[in-house]
Amino acid sequence: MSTGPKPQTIGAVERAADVLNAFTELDGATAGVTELSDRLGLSKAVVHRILASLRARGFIDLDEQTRRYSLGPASLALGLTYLQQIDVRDAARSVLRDLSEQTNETATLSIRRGDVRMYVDQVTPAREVKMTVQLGHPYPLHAGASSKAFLAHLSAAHVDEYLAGPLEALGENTITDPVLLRLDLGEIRKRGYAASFGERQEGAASIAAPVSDHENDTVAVISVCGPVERFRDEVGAIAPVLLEATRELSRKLGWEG
Amino acid sequence: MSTGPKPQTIGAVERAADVLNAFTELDGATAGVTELSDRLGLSKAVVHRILASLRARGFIDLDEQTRRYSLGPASLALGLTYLQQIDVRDAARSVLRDLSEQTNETATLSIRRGDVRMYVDQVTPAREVKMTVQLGHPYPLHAGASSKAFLAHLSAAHVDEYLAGPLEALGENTITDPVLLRLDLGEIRKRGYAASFGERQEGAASIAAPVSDHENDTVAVISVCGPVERFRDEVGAIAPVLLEATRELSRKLGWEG
DNA sequence: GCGGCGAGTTCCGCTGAGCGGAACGGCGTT
DNA sequence: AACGCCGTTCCGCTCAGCGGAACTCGCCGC
Repeated sequence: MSTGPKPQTIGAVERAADVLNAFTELDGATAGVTELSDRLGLSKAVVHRILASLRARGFIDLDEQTRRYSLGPASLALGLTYLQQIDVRDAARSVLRDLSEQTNETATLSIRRGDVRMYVDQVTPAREVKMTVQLGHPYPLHAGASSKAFLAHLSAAHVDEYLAGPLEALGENTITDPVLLRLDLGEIRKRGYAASFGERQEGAASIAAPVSDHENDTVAVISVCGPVERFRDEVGAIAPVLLEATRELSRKLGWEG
Repeated sequence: MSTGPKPQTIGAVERAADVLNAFTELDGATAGVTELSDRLGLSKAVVHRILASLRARGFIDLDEQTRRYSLGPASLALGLTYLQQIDVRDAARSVLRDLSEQTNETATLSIRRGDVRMYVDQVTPAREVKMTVQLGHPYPLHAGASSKAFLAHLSAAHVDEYLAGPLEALGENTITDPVLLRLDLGEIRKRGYAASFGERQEGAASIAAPVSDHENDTVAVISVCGPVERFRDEVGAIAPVLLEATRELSRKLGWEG
């Protein structure tokens, strides 16, 4: 992050960006003016004008029957343009599928940008009770196996800086004590993978391991996740399969061990 | 489109959206302040403030060494949130791969939103001279096989409305005469697929056919494309393979013929 | 049918947020 | 060293955008 003075910004533009970000955080695909107004603390008139402006440029669609708003095609264009800059998702697809088949659980792929990470792909097993994750939603780096797998492989300076900030609890089991977290990160590095039982999402368990590229950077994290009740018994069998999958994808990305 | 009076918008927000859209249209992954300023006809100070505002909310990244800007993770979150609303891409993946293997050419998947369509997936063959397309870039509905395949299957009223508007030429071979285009659309519907030789992109040729869902709506278009020189000789053999692929995906999406 | 309610939409007076021109600082080239 | 170009910052000026409130419409209960 920049240490200089903060550059001049435009409040109206920031508020519009807040509106767009709200759509990635909401549970439903559509939102109404009042809902966004309450959520963001803006007047209905402002929200309405922002939505109308973004709609004029393709970022927002309006269903004129229900009078509710959803993301528009320019949003997709933006995301796919961003994805063009990375090809990890394509390379990982077959690895994820094999991993899901071998474990009979959900396999996910995450990437990190700054101090957040997000799921960018998943393969779910052909069974009724299973986990599915929300693609694109940003998560902090301390909560959940995939997040901690990234955090454990950042530089010591970056870890220090991250742990000096607020550690938000996503659920009852999220580790928010920096001392405990450091111990966990040490275990993760020694063991090769991170584990989480309800830290990011109650009822959900997962193990996750990093994927490296030709520069030995951690460019992605692969996880296997499922409902807590049955996952505890499966971890021992899943871990070596996960580690082999991450090695396979790492080799694909030019990692040489 | 709404026929009522245009709602109040915010100019600053529209200008910010123009900046974001510019990143989906540029050839490179990064852009500088002056380049965007020239492109959009805004002062450098305005562009800088817009970029700073969008950066504050995660939509833009700044490389502090090169002092150039690129899309940030919130852009990806937006696109993937949008993608969550559709699952065509997942369903089509194996169909695209088989199609590319059988034809030894690039297979693409497009979706349409309003009067634009975009590539949302592609599978390229294992050969050196091949076509690749840019995911996420919006194209008008009259230029190129994938676009025309959508246009040919819109309602007559929608086609009338579209053809009454300006038909921008993307290249020398783009059809911009509404009368000629109507004839072509009729052929497309009769033949079952659209063909293009350099209409969207010079040197590129493709054929494309629609994919239908359980409501018989055209929800996607699949194309096979390659360099013009060799494609002319291959069209006859590729067409039935393409049509079978679209029928297969359509059945997957609940189409019953 | 009527009235109330809640949602999205529109209007308009007011003022400070945002604009643009220009200066500044840094870097690369000659 | 001078120059050009880029991104960044500053500041005077004014109108773009804000918020409060009225409006419209659809739904629901009586």
